[in-house]
This record gives sequence, structure tokens and C-alpha cells, in this order.
Amino acid sequence: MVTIRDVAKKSGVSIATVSRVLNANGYVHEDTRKKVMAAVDELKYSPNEVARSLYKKKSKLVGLLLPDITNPFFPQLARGVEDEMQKGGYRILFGNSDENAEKELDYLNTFIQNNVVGIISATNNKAKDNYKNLSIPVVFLDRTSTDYPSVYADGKKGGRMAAEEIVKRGSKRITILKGPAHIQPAQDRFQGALEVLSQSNIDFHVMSTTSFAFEDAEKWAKELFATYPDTDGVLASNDIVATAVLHEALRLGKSIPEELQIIGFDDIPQSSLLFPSLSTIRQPAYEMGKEAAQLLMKITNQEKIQQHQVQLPVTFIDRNTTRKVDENG
Amino acid sequence: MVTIRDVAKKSGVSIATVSRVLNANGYVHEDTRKKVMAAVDELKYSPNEVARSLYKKKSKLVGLLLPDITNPFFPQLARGVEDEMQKGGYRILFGNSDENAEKELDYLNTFIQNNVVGIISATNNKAKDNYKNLSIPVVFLDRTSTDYPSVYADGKKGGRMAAEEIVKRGSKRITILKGPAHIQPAQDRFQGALEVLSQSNIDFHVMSTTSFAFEDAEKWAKELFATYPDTDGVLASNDIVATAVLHEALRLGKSIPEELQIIGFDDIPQSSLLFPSLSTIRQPAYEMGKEAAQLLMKITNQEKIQQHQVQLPVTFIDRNTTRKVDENG
DNA sequence: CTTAAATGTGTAAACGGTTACATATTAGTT
DNA sequence: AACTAATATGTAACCGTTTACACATTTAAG
Repeated sequence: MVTIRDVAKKSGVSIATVSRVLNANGYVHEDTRKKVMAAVDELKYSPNEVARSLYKKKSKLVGLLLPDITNPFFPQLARGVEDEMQKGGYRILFGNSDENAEKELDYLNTFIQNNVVGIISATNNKAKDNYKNLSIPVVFLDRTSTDYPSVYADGKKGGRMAAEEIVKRGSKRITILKGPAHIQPAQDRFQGALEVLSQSNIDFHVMSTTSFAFEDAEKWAKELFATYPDTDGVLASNDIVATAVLHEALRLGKSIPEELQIIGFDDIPQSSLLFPSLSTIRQPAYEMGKEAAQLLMKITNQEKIQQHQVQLPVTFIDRNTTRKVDENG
Repeated sequence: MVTIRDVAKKSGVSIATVSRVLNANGYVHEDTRKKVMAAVDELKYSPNEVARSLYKKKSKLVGLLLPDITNPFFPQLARGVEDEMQKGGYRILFGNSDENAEKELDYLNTFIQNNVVGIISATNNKAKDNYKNLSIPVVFLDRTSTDYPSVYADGKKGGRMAAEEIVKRGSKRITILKGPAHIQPAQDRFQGALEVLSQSNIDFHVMSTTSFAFEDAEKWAKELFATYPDTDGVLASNDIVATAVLHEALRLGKSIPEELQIIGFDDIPQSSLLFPSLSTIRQPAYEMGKEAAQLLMKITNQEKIQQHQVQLPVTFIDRNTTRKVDENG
């Protein structure tokens, strides 16, 4: 490993001077700057971030904690975070929590131990205490919070939109699939949908689901049609669940969207590739990731923040699991 | 921040002793061990990994470089790597290369600058030089290599299997979708399929595709049916492309699998949720990730390695885009 | 021409750990 | 009892940077 000392020796100056040219601070004569840069090039020196981090008590690392990268909603989020952080010269220390408080705490600790400048967390468990005594900024992503900076989509509005759209398109016996109770965004969607349906004169059922895993989703789907066979509209808690419902409905020979309309939530990439393609409420996952990254960087740079809570808009994506609405009707 | 010095002061011993109890090496009296541990608990001390890393010239970090976490094949890989690394006490520094040599090199550099103990790379560009002068172990994942340790699935076998299965099930005019030329695993699949079809008396076409992106996939699909409308069997370069083909075929009103059979590659999670569900060649992505992590840790621990190249088996997943074969026929 | 300010560079002390080495005490052997 | 080995602990050097401080030289100002 080539160190700053090697560069200093080769260019005949002190390590302090080398450091100064590398960081472009303090006075340094143009000639020596050139000499040093030449040595740097020749030796292919690049500074040891660990040493730098130790002295500065700040690395160029941020911690990113997700529930599970395997859930198709999160890769987009992660990419948004990474792309934006990369622009700012930051790298990502990455972990999956599985919504497990212990694992979460473990990751949080190692983030701290590695001098990350900040943490972006998309976990949803109740163990808020995990974040209480952190000495560094935290931004919550895909999660609402009043105490901490956070970036999230307007879930309630999304739930309302979904309900309105499916009603407008003529579903009369709707089943709402309510997502896991501890996942706040899922509850917001649910509340939004509930609000709209409660004020209408549409019959509806609520079915609780307790996870977003692929394997479980098919189970709920089967259960749904076994329990409420006359359902003609499903408001799913997310696109995974919606996909499973769609799958099961097709297996049962239901024609979609004629007999059954389905609206998902998230707009994960594969939703558009289903057949029929899935109508859904889109969360701008990539943008959410970017926003979270930008917010964290602003906080880190001590910039004035107008908005500690960033709510991003949600849009209805009108694909083929919903009927076309007659705009003139 | 509470340091080892604080612990030393509180427990009335030297920092060396504290270090010894924390690392459980060297002699230390049981009584002082207890005193120190008490101080550690009371102060909630946890060692600064950065300082440790600086002295030892080795962190507890590994670099993971993927082409794009947004491609649904990779989250599983990543999860396999992470879960296994976590068991060994390692954390993941994560980056997406977009198969861009410059970005790749940039990440590689920062990995090194952060004292990672090793790197797992799933990138496929030709810039092998990027890895030439690395002073730390590298394991390639989802990529074959003779020079470096690597973990990959038996792509050629997979290609052969796909071809055999589709022929056995009666397709007569097959189109092979050949994946991007610079992606070795895609070429292996293609070679395998080519081998089998060449030796059969089945008509077939080869169509080149140059990316695995969702957006592009639908384009290839349209082009496929425009160019070869009588195709009755498609061997897709991966499940994303297969999904797009399936989508387009359904849109054109083809009945599947009666008129058209499709076999994908990878078995990404959503393939089973399509309708009809996608027949495919399964790569054990999660296991591949785990194997790569294990291999890297073995190398790091200087264990004897029997196998520097780990080839994992591939399986045919017989779903509903292929016909049932009459086993007695 | 003198003096102050600006410029340029080096020395050494941090940062928070680990460990080689020295030293002291205790235990075990003849 | 004398000597050696094992146990226990502390001091200081080191890991590769950054930066406060000191000092020397140049430039600008009066």
C-alpha cells in the first residue's frame, strides 16, 4: 500500500504539504503542487479513507437499512439512494433488517462503529428507541415520522384514489386487503380506502394480511375467493398481493376486468408486464430514494431545511385490471 | 463518543488491558475482566471499527458490486451474500456498476480505500484489468473465470436443458433470444441451446438482444413476432425477456402453451406469479450468493480451498408456458 | 528601508484502537 | 530457598491521515 509518506518522499516535501495539495487547503506553491501531483500519479496513490475517517470522525459512508431488498419495491428505493449519494461522493453500507428489531439494532451499531455520516432507514417496527440516542442524522424512508426527517408517499391519498377509481369503474362488492398492522404506510392506504368506501353505499369487506411475502400472497388470494366469492373489486395492499389475487382469479376462470377489477399499490416494475397488466397506485420509489438521500446530505451539510417531512405524490396507473371509464358518462 | 480510554479510566486499568479483555487475548485476571466489562456496560462502550481497521489494515467490510440491483435477479444474490456475510460478522459496502467500467473502477477504489477484506463482483464487462492489481481477494459471482475464484450456475447445461425440453414438448419453429454479447452467462446459455438445436432437425432462428432492461424487453418481443410470426417456441435469454414475450404473445391472442411455448432463464420470483406461470431454467441465486460469500470468507481466513470455481446446478421448472409431456410417449 | 501581512512549508500532536516489549507478581520445580 | 515459567498489567509505538503551530521567506505598505 502506498501512503502519503511515499508521496512525500518521492516529491521531496513533507506529508503535511502533500495533504494540503490533496485537500486543496492551506497555502501551497504551484510548483510543489505539480511535483506532488506528479508523484501521486506515478505512485498511483489514493488516500486511505479509514485514516481520514478516524481523524475527522466522519467517513464518506452512509448506512442504508431496508426491510428486505428481495421485496421488489425496495431495489428502486435503494437505487435512488445510491445514485444520489454517489453524486455526493458517499458510499452505501447496506443491510436488511427483516423488520427484526434485534437485527436492526445490530446494523445501526455497526453503522455507527464505522463512522457513517448518516443513516437512511426504511424499516417499520415499533422499536423507535433504536434511533433515540444516535449521534448522527437519520432519515426515514417510506415511513412517516414527526420526530425525524422522513420521506414518504401520500399513502392515504393513494388509498382514497384507489377506492374512488374502482367505485367509479363500477365495482359493487369490494374487498380491501389490509396490509400488516405494524407497517404504517400500509395502514395509511387502508385508511384512505376505508374513508372513501365508508362514505359510499358500496358493500365491502376487509381482509387482513400479515406479510408482503410472495409465498404468503397466494394464500391470501385463495382465502379471499373462498371467503368472498362474489367480490367484484379488490383493493390490494400492494402489487405483490395484487399479483397473487390476479393469478388466483385467472386460475378460477374469472374474466378481468369484466368480472373482477383489481388495483394494486406501489407500481413495482413487473406490474406492467403482467397479463393483463396491473392497474395500481404508483409510488415514486426511485424519487423517494433520491429525496431521502438529498435530505440526508443537506442535513449533513448543515444546510437550512425548509421541509423535514417530504411527502411525494402518488398517481393512479390505469392499466388493464380496471375497466375503462366513460369520461362522458 | 465513548472511547477505550474512558473505559480504562472508569475501571482503573490501562487501555491495553481493556483491549485485551475486549479481544479475549493475552492474560487478564478474572477480577479485572469483570471490572472492565462492568465499565463497558455502564458506559455502553462499543469499539470504533475505524480505528481498529486502521491499525489492522483490515476491516469487517466486504465490497459487493452488482450490475444493477433493480434487475430482479440480483436482489436474491445480494441477499444470499448478505445473510452469509452477516453470520461471519462482515458488513456489505454496496454498489451498482451498470456494467460501466469507469463506475466499476470507482467503486473498486473506494472499496480498497475503505480497507474491505474482499470483494464480490457480479459485473461482466471486459475490463478485467480493473481487478489485476487488487491486493485483496475477489470472488466473481454469476460470471465464469479461470483466473479468479468464481461462483456461477451451469449456464450451458441450462441452455441445453431448455432446448431439450422445448423440443421434447413439440415446438418445431424455435426462436432463440440471444442475450447481450458481453454477458458471459448469457452466452453460455445460448451456446447450450444452440448445441442441442443444431443437432436436431428443428428449424430455428437466433435473435440478438442487447440488454436485460424491462423497457427494452417489450421491444424485442414485438420485433420477434413481427419478424418470425410462425415461431412456436421461444428460448428467452432470461425471465424478463421471457415475460415480455409472453406479454406480447397474449396481446396478439396466441394461446399459450398450445400455440407457443416459452422457456425463460433465472426463475426470478415473479415468474411463478405470471399467468400463465412461466416455465424456466432456475438458477439458485440465493445459494450462489451464499456460496460466493463462503468462498470469500474461506479465502480471507486462509483456509485450504479445494474448489476455486464453484458451479451450481440448474433445474428446469416446468410451469404453464410449456405443454405437459407424455412421459409414456 | 523597515515592518507587517501574506505565502509556503515542516514538525508534531492528534484520531481510537492493537500489540510488542518491559516489568512485576504469583505459582511451580528442584 | 532459588530459579523458572506462567500470569497480569502498563508504556509506548504504530496504523495513515489532518491540522495546529512554528518558522522562514516573499510581498506589500508606509
